[in-house]
Amino acid sequence: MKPDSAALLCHVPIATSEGKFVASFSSRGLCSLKFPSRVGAKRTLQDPLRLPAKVRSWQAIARRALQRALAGRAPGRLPPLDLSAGTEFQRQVWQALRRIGPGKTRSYSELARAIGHPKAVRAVGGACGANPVPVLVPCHRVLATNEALGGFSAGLNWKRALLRCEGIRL
DNA sequence: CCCTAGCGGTGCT
DNA sequence: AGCACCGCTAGGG
Repeated sequence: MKPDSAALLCHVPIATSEGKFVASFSSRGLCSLKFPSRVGAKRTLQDPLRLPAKVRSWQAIARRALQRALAGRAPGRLPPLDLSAGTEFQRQVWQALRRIGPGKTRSYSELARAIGHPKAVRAVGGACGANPVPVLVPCHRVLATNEALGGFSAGLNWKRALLRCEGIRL
């Protein structure tokens, strides 16, 4: 069963060495993280002082976690994640993703087996692609069985970069 | 190498 | 209900 959705609070920028990510928060926590968009240039003009205190705190935690993750280290403490927008199956996959440590990888089929749907291999790929919080929920650590890169919704360049900064070579 | 069939979840109509 | 996608895979030229 899918929990009912929580109200969206706001979108806030998160500055990193790789550019400005955009985090979205619901009343329950971080519900989406977007990679820097070149064409975006879009103004997230949000007066930080008008953000709910809770969100400011989550933003700060998320920023530290993201910076560490992008440096190839363990992210440390995370803000609460609101993954309630996903289906039951997707949430199982995302949960399994979180158990892959930095510098480690799994194949789509290993993940499928891990969640008890051994044949739902392509569907696992679909769920990875639907991951609303990339990097912190490390969908980039999933590769094809033949050690091929597989896909990445934000572009394979990002996937390569993320793996590389964790010391994974291909 | 390339091709193909089979696979299961999701989102459209 | 049907159908067409897919971040896939194993098996066979």
